[in-house]
Amino acid sequence: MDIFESTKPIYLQIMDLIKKEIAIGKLPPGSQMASVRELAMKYQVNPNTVQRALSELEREGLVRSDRTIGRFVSEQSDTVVLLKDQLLDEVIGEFIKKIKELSIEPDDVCPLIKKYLLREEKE
Amino acid sequence: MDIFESTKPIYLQIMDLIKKEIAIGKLPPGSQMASVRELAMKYQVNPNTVQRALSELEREGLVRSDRTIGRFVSEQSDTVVLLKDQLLDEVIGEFIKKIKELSIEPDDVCPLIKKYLLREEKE
DNA sequence: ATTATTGTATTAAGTACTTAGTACAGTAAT
DNA sequence: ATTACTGTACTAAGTACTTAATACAATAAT
Repeated sequence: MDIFESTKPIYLQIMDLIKKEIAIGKLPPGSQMASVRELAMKYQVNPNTVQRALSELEREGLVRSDRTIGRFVSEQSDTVVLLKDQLLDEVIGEFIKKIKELSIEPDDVCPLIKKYLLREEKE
Repeated sequence: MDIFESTKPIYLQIMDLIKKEIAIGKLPPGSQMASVRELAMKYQVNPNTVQRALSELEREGLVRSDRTIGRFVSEQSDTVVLLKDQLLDEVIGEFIKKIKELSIEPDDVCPLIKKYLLREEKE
């Protein structure tokens, strides 16, 4: 399914993917997730790697597991509700940080983005 | 000096740091760089790790080395001239990609950035 | 000549991540 | 009862990255 970047541990990349699906509502609160083995097939990785990603997400309170039934997105955790805002904040924060490192004023960045999007449209 | 993220190989992070310094003119074309051992001290890593980063940068044509004199930023390579634009393009491209993954319209992103910057000012 | 510094090369060890393979207890469906 | 599915646990092996510890030839300064 997905091809992962080699510079970042796969289990972290799987965590990111699942977080996004929860954040945008593709995996609604309380819904059942695919099993460890199904996800391993989907992502073309070892089940242990998926298990590692899901354990971490569980530790963060985003998912829970009924040992023999399956695994579910957390029902009403504040973490889930605020997840999209958190992720968006992280993305913008890292972006601004990188922009500053290129000695570009953050206030100048919107025109640059617009230029990028225009160029992207033409292709 | 710097603390590196544990999720990405240090030699790649060092490459990024040096690229930025070249891009913003802190390391001008033709200028001599700090030695492998000095950089290892500065970054608090093993000289081998610095050597690895510099070898890669050399492979990309950004730096060159006179074996017993030292290492220098490439003089007039087109790569150096275009570096800042390339890095900026990468940063914006990755940002837009992540924004889309959060199911946010790229056209809606500038107001979000402005909101972020206003919030940042107050702290 | 001696000394210090340069980039580079090598070997050995340790750590983190990933995979492969196997196993077990509990649940659901038949 | 049997079968198939859950999450979980464990060991062994391979790979990539990092560190440590040397070593060498060539240059510059003394």
